[in-house]
Amino acid sequence: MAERFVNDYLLYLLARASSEVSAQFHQRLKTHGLQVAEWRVLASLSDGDGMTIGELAARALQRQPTMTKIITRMADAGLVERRPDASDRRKVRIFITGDGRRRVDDALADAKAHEQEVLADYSPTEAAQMKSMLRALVDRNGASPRED
Amino acid sequence: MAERFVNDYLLYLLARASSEVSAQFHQRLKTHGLQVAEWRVLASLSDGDGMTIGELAARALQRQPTMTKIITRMADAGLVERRPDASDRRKVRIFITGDGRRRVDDALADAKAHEQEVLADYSPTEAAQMKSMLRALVDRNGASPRED
DNA sequence: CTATTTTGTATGAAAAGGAATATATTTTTG
DNA sequence: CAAAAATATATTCCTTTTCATACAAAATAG
Repeated sequence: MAERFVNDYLLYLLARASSEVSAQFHQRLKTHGLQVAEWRVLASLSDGDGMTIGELAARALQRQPTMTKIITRMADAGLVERRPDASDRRKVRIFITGDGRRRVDDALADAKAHEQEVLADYSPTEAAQMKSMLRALVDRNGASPRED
Repeated sequence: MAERFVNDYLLYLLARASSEVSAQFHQRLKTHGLQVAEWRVLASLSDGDGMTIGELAARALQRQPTMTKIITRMADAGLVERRPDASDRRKVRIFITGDGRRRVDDALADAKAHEQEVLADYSPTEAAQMKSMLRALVDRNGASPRED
């Protein structure tokens, strides 16, 4: 097989690295009884409860209508709670329920452990370099409101 | 907003970097009249015509049934062609049509230009480092047959 | 060889995602 | 302030993906 273009193409390498590494963790998520979308929302909320739908969508790399639907499912499952914003009645703020919190805590610990495993192959310096490179890519390439 | 866990979490940084940078290019793809899935298949095939469905699925980071359907659509659109493998009649090999080739060539040029733009912020050394880091991640984290 | 297992692709029903747009509320403008 | 524009979320309709599984062909084991 040729592999001339694709295997040296930055966008492919990024997509593939993300995909491979994430796939490993998503296997583990099943153990915690969480779907990928649920995990992403709960992990985001664990950084700051009470985000709006729009903030969550941006954080979880989803479009707003998609997030509305994810939240509806998660609210039905009792993982999160919708609460109207007091000062702006257009906004809906999302909070983790006790049940959601219990479900995500183990997953968070597992996520940290998994990250350690992935980074175990690298020196702390290399790991820090890798992360700052990725952050630079993100910063330089726009806080695009999910054009894709 | 807290952003304590997520913004330092490797898997998130990878997903976000990939998502942001890809989103830029996917905007350009529209100009070429190609959907993202079509682009990925055609770009893969441009590296080696005649891959099987399974190889294409792995290459394009998709599941096999998804790829079967993508190929069906693309064959209907006249972009690719299914041909049975001579020596193994389970296999189906996929080839670009003249039409598909014409459609992907400009997109390939554009992809290379876009990559240059993204990498313009980096020295050649840094760019090479970034790519080899990503390749290392891919290599060490499994040729998992799309568990996810 | 034949039976069993494995591999490669396809299919069908259900779930999820996407684009466009509706609705409600707030902000801005003149 | 009233009208217009902007913002936040929800909804509708349609396409795509996923999961499970079927089906066919090849490889392997007795």
